[in-house]
Amino acid sequence: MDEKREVHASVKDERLVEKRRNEMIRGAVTLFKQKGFHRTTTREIAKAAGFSIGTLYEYIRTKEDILYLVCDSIYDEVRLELEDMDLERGTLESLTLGVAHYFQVMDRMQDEVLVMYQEAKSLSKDALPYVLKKEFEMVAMFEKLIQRYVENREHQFQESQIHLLAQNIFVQGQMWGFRRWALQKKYSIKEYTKLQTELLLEGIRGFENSARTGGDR
Amino acid sequence: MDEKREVHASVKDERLVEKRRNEMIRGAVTLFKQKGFHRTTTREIAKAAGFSIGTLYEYIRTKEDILYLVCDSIYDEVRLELEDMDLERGTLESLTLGVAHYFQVMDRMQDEVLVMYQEAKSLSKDALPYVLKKEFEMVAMFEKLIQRYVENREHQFQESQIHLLAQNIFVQGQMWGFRRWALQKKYSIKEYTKLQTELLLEGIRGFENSARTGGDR
Amino acid sequence: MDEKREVHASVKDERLVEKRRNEMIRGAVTLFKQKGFHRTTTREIAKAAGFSIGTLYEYIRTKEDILYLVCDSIYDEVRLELEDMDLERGTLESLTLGVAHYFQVMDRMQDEVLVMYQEAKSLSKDALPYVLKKEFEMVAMFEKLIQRYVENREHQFQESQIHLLAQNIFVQGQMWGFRRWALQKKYSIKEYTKLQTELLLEGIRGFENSARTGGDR
Amino acid sequence: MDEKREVHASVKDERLVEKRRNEMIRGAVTLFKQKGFHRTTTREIAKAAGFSIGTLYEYIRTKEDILYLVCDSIYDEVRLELEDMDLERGTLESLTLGVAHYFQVMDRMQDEVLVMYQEAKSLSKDALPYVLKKEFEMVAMFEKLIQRYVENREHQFQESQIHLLAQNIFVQGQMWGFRRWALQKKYSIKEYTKLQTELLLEGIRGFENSARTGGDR
DNA sequence: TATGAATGAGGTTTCATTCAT
DNA sequence: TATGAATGAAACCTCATTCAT
Repeated sequence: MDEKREVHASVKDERLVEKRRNEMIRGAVTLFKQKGFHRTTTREIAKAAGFSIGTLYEYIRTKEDILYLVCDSIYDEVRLELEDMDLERGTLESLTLGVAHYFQVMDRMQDEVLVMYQEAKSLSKDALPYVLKKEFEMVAMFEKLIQRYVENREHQFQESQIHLLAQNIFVQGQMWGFRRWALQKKYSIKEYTKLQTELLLEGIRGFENSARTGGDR
Repeated sequence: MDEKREVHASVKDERLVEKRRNEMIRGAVTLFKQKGFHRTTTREIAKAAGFSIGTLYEYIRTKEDILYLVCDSIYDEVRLELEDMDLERGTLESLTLGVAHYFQVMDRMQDEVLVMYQEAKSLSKDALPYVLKKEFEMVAMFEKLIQRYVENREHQFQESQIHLLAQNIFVQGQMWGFRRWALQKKYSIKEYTKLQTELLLEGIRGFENSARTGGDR
Repeated sequence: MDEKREVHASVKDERLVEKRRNEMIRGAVTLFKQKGFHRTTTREIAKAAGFSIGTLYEYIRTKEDILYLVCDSIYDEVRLELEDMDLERGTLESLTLGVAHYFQVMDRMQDEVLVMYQEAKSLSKDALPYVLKKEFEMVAMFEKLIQRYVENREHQFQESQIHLLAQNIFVQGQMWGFRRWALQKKYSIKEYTKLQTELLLEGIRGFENSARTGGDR
Repeated sequence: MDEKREVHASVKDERLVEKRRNEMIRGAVTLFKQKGFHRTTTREIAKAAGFSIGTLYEYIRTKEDILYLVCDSIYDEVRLELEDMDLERGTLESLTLGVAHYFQVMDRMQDEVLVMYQEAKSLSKDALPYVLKKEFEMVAMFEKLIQRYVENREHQFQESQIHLLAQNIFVQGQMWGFRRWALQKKYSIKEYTKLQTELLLEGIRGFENSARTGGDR
């Protein structure tokens, strides 16, 4: 479930690799937030991580590896946070709680998400799929959440409908971060969550009706 | 309505400045699409524009100026396209047509929008507001579109509700481009438009109801 | 007759390219003589050539290009020197003069030849053939010199015999430079030339005899 | 007869030093053959030798030490091979056998010889004399071989003549390796040996005659 | 106004060597 | 004695910008 792209390290001690990479990622994220990937130098990353440039390169092969590690770790963290989301029950409560929880995580990690959003395109053709896969899996969680809810209400949606609702939730979570200048002046995260949730539920209700009445109006 | 940030040019002939800058922008957009802002060199831009590096610098002061010009011109183009949107009538038709038209433009200009999306953060603190202002104005168009529609139906929404609906429309248009790998496999632009419009209308209906019943359910 | 491997230059003015490259080569040869190719930095070369590192890279693409240009120019210089060698007459005099002249050039250019000798292996697989070709052509000159001489004496050598004699001459010229520590203590270039020429002529005589008597003794 | 330059080792056990250094040399030669001294890293050498970089540096002080050890060991091996050459008898047979044997060794060890040839100049001023001395001693063997042969034939050569013949033999042996691309396409080692031997004998005969007739012709 | 050669700061990466364990 | 993680000087090369023509 968690296939990673191999990033070569010269150092053999796996535990150490993990530790150093975490230091590296923490430093890199801070810098990427401030200046973006391209304007951040490897030397700065090494310094922020607390070791020398030589040491940095014992744990990665290229600067782009760092970007990959950063993106990967951000997704891992988000996923870890969402791990206890209740995908099965399918109640209204589990749906709204799931969305609220996701939005909260997006609020807390908005800097990280922003980084990923803007820099992911700098990933090599090689690394991109691994990151996209994680996105895909997260969207799939929302699909399931919706699917169960709808089933519980004894409805049947087309896959394309569920998929779109899930995509919308996913992007609306990220929006909160990457359009903060527009949204966070007007709403608290709570308000934002409430409104978007309302819209989501209306959307579902609408799809239910259009299914019953047999389509277009 | 169309305040521009001054970009210094050594050349005095305004007509010429305009012409050269357009050549520049066209070349730059092509390159930015392929390789992003940072991986594109000024020399490449000059070449793509059809003049020498020296000439390029007669019309701008820094590389970042080019990015600003590009972003600015993309927004101008989008705005120009949406100019004849009917914001006043407030019918269901004018609403759905407006959204559909916007989505179509986003479909046609998805590369440009993607560029802007990913590179705007490289704009200087100085230039950013000018670009954000244009975004803001576009969102305002959708707000008006919705506002009129709702008024026509003799409803009264809170500003925060309208604002959110407008933001959603705006982002859903961009999504089509920046999440193309996820969306364009599953939907045609027509299907996508139809589904999102359905959700939008359900959302509006929902807000109407909650206004009438006086709030939370 | 003088196919060159293209070395890319950003600068377009061919005359300038030629001029700057010559400055570059002169500087590089001096440095390579002292410290070898690998221990010489591109910055040192730029400095020795009298321009900045940036300018250096306007005229080449990689450090290895410099090595190629150096090797190529050394061979060109040697060849230019040997241009008026009389390959046709086939007299004893033209043979001995030819060899003597070659040895003299090798004496004068011993540093350059030494450089080429020791560094040529650092040329890329790509560039090597171009350099070897020039060597090959020089050996061919000696083959012709010998061939004509032998013909004049109404003899017929096997190609393998002529080839070996030519290779020996060629290497003995280079030896004078790359084994200087052993040879130049004991001989002046004149003595060295005289002795090697004597051996060459004896060798030819010997091959003539073995041809007449029909081979092995 | 076999003075070595001290190469410092931290490890005291002489037997171990010898063993480790041999492993090191074997690994290094393989690598130097492929990529040359400068392009081979100390880490690669350590790995090829079967121990860690830390251990490597217990047995040498600098990378250049390895080059010295390699050169030294190659010469030792050549010398060992030539040990049973019959320098005393002075017959035609012992002369031709001696040369043939040397050429055979050069054929077998051509890679090693090539390495030495191209990298020896990277030895420090400090180490070079030790290596040159060994070369010198080998040339001296050929001098003796020729000297005895000439004496047997009741001739008296000048030292400069003998020295040159010996240098020629020595270099012609190495040529076989370092000009392999030119020679090994045309000759087998047997043919090459036969031809060069013929030339050598003619040279000797020529010197005998010129001695008898008293000089230049 | 147009050109393009020149500049050099600064980027990423390598690798010989050290030293604590 | 053996290990291998850590170091940082220094290598190669790029590219935004300038300026003489």
